[in-house]
Amino acid sequence: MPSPQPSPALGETPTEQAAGDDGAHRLLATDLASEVEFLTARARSIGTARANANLAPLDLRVSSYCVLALACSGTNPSQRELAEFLRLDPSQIVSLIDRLENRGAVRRESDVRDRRSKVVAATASGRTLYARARVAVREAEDESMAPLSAEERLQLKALLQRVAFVPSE
Amino acid sequence: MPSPQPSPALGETPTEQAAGDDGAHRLLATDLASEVEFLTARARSIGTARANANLAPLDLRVSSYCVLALACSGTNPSQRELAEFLRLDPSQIVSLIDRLENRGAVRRESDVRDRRSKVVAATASGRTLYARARVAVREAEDESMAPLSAEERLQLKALLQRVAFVPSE
DNA sequence: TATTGTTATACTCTATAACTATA
DNA sequence: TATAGTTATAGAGTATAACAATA
Repeated sequence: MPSPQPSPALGETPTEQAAGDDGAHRLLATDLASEVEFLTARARSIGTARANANLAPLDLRVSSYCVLALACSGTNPSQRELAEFLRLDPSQIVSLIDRLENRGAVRRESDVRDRRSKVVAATASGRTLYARARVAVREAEDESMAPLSAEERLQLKALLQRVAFVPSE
Repeated sequence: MPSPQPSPALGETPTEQAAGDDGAHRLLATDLASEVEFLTARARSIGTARANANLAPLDLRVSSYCVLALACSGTNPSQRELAEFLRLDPSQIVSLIDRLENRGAVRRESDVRDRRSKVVAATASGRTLYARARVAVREAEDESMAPLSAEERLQLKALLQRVAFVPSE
């Protein structure tokens, strides 16, 4: 990614109560509370925390789920492409795929046209796992997006898509 | 935060080219690319990476910037409130404030009404630092939000605010 | 010479539990 | 008994550089 420094951002520390209705609500009046940077960080923190919780029974997390989803997508992504798309370092992809491969969800196949590159493909059991994981993630999304109407959710998605994928940055 | 598990999510690995226009653009057609979970993760990854890069000359990162911003907000937040609002573990707040205090940007003042609690207040030099940091962050935001019109940015903010701060979750 | 995947390493972030001091 | 802050520690995430194989 764009920054040579490691990534701090906001964490995912759980609380018994909730993300919003705690004593810190006083801080909502702050300038920070209306900065997009902070809002996306907090939204993703809440969202991935919930998704991770839902994925835990499947022994998956958001990162491995993303890899699995792309392996199941039929696009035959290479590890390099996965790294770029998920904004992870190529070295992180290695261990992510190692673990998925060890449990038989995914296979590394060498690309016939470029033998340096390895294509990541899902196995049958990987596709089954993905089907269940997808339900778990969708449920998490439903909870996270609960404050928004169906139309607003689409609106949010559309706006985020334009920010997350800039045409020719 | 809501999840008892640590946080994976997406990273902030830099690339020379960009976040969007790389070879992995093929993956845009996948289901994953339209999941809100993934979109917020990628958007915040891009955003905080850029913000961190802009904050680097001030020896700040998004996390310390957020603490500083709240310390400058006039709301006199306690460390506990900071932790809840920023969704960080209370133990993370300690070292974050330690570093800001060591450079004279912030002070711990014990609350007169509850001597267990410590209020975090900005010093004069802390406010100067914040003023400069805010410019840096705003510039980063401008770049990250470049694909959106002014009206769309407000729209995005409003939607994110409702997701990031649920009334009584 | 440049690129893909890999390994090793170090650094940061994050979570847990235990401690103290107050309440 | 419960809570705010702190410490220590372990674990996950992240970045860097170096290497082998291939282009």
